This record gives sequence, structure tokens and C-alpha cells, in this order.
Amino acid sequence: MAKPAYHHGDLQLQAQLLALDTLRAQGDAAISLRALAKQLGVSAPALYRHFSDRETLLAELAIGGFEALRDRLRAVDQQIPRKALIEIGLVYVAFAQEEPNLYRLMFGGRVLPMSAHPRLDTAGKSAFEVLENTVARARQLGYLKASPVSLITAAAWSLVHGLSQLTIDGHLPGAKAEPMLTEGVLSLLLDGSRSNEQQQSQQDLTP
Amino acid sequence: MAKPAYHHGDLQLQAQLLALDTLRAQGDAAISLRALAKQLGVSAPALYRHFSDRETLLAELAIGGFEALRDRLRAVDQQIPRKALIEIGLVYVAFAQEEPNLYRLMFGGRVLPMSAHPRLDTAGKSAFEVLENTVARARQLGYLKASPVSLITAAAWSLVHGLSQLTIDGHLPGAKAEPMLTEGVLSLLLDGSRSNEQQQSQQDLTP
DNA sequence: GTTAAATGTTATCAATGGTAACAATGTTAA
DNA sequence: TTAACATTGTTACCATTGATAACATTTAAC
Repeated sequence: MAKPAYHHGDLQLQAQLLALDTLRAQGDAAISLRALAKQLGVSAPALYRHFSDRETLLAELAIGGFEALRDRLRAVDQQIPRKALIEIGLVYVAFAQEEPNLYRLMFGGRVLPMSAHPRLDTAGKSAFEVLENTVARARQLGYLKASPVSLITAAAWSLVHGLSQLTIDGHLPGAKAEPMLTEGVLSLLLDGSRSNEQQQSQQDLTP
Repeated sequence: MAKPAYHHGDLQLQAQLLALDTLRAQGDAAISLRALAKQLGVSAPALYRHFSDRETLLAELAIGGFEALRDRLRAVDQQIPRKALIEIGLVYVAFAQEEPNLYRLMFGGRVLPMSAHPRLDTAGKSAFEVLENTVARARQLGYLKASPVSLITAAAWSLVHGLSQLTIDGHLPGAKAEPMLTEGVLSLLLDGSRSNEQQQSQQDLTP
């Protein structure tokens, strides 16, 4: 009916979407359940029916972030090992740079320990697995050296995560001036992870 | 005199030290100016004479963290390039793992933008410079390939920062079980950054 | 329809960041 | 010595926030 609808009906989803907007625009510290409630035309305790906690809401946003990241990593073409490895790194860093506040929420240690949020934990792992599978495939095809997949994956993830965080927080001087920074950094690690049958200095072989 | 001393005399330093204790034990979210004041036997607004802001206090702690990190990086022996590069990475990651909450404060994006805290910015850069100098020296000695020092440094910092953050936040599955993880990861990047005159697969040459 | 589960409301509390106005202490110069 | 002044502390106060309790309404199950 056309009435001041006692029931909102869609509160959980709407609150999450609005919180995501706030996060994107002003960072996680700016997210307040009361402010969200006011903007949604609803009383503050109503939100507690859907999120037991402020932190639970933040965890929900982080989960969404990990899923979005995972989907973008999955979309990377897996045909050519080297191309796939470079591309997945570029996509990863691009995601962080497009969503700095969301990325900070996902990795800033604001929702800890992960063990207290099992869904968050699995969401994070599912993104990690895409990267791991890409590495495993490349190694199976003989493109990478014999080091354990877990080691190479840890190195790769560390590198892209570190680069993401450092660039979005402005720690790397002159990072914006170097559009090829990410690709160059990735190439260094790749060169050290390649099997010996592959040639060195492939920098001009990537058109 | 032996009186309930109106003047504390040492409040700024004491507050900072106590805040650091709280940070270490419970994370930055647990730092409250009022709680600090109570523990110091002082009124809450007294702290505002020394820290214009809660964030200013946090920035002060982060500055101290960057300085401590810089000092530990400076203490690394610089004689042998490869040894220096590996060792500085190990020291870096060890610092983060010993001081996870301090490290999160330094890099978690809680005190942003850095531009608003010039002292924090310079403290961060001074730690970064130690790493950069180590890379520059190794390259000058012919140990590294001809890639720009800024690129290799960015890769190195990204790697150790990423590995630090991922391990202290429990994102890397089975990281604790692998004591050689850090060294292995560092070696991968080093192998890709070495000049061609150096031999490959130096894994058994590092006793 | 009656009843029970969901989902919303108002009232209320404790903790916190922050400011204003005032008081005590220490310092400096006439 | 003492009068002026900056430092550094105090009490009083306010707005915002997270969170809970007790109550009301709507939806859905039976």
C-alpha cells in the first residue's frame, strides 16, 4: 500500500549498499550505523536486526570486496602463462587503485581476527585461489622453476598486495609518474621465478 | 613538594608511552584519550594540551614506529650485496611480525592522508631510503641488472611489505609452518633482479 | 483466524572526542 | 619583590556513537 510503510522490506541490502557508498567516498571510519539509519529513514536499532554489530557490517562489505576481486581475477585469460601472470597482477593492482577505501577495509586489519568471521575468511581464500591456480598452471606448463607453488604464490601475492597498498597510500614517491611501474615490478619477480629453459630479459617480447 | 602535584611535568612522553603499550596489546582501536588520562591520573582535556587530536597521537606513534624500523634496517651489515639484500628483507619482515599492531598503524591507512602529517611522511621516507640505498649499492657493485633503482626498490619494498601484512593478518595459509618462507620469497625476487653475470639457482650457496 | 517469528519503534545507557571557561604553576622582566 | 604572561592543568558541558531493553506492528505459518 501507499503508506509510511512500517516495514522497509529491503533494509539489509539497502543498508549495505549505502554503507558501501559511504566507504568508497569517505573511508570505513565514516561509517556510522546511526547515520545510515537516518539516511534510510529508519530508526537506528532497526539495523541491529540485520547486523549484530558494526563490525559485522564492515565484514560484510569486505566479503563483497573479496568476491568482486575474485571475479575480476577469474576473468583473466589463461591461455599464455606469462601473459596470464602479468595480467592477473595488473588486474589485482588496478582493483586496489580503483577501490582504495574498500581495499583498505579488506586488508587494513580492521576486521580481525579473520577467524571470527568465517565467511570473510573463505571469501579471502577464494580470491587467493585464483592466483594460486594461475601459478600452478604456469608451473605445470613448464614456465616456472621447480620451487613449490605455495612459495611462488606467496611471493606473487605479497608483491601485488604490497604494491597496491603502497601506491594507494602514497608511500611510493613518484609512483603516479610511472605508468609502467606495476608491469616492471611484476617482470622482476617473473624473471626470478621462470624455469631455466626460458630466455632472460623478455622485456621487448611483450608487445 | 609532596603534594598532589598540579603539574604532571612529563605528560606528553608518559601518554605516548602508555598509548604505545595499549597499541601493542590491543590495537589502535583500543586507544582512547580518556582511558589514557584516567590511567595517568590526569583529566582528559589535559591531553589535548599535548595532542591536538586523537589522530595526532596516533600519528606520533606511527612516526616512532617508522624511526624504529629505519634504525633496525640501518643496522644491517652492508658488506656483501646479496647478504645485505636478504638480511634487510628478513629484518623488515621480522619487525612487522614482532610489532603487528604498530605495523598496522603505520601502514593501515588509519592516519591519512600522509600529506597532513609532514613528520610522518618524512619518517616513512627515511625508512624507505635505507632500503633504496642498499639496492643502489648492490647495483653499483654490479650485482643487480640494469633496471632503474627506483623500480627494483619499489619491487623489494612491495614484496616485504606485502609479505609482512599478509602474514601478520593470517592471510597466507600455512605461513607459520614455513620458517624459510620469507627467505624463499626474497630469493625469487633477487633471482629476477640479478645481473646476468651472476649465476642462477644460488639456493645452496647461502650457508 | 490465531499464533509465532520477523522486523520495526521509542527510551535509555555508557563511552568517547572535543570545546569553553577557569585555576594553578612556572617564568620573565620592571 | 612583584606584576604580567605563557604553560599546563582543572571542572563543566555538549554531540555523536554503539549498544541494549522493552514494546509495537507486520508478515507468514498453521
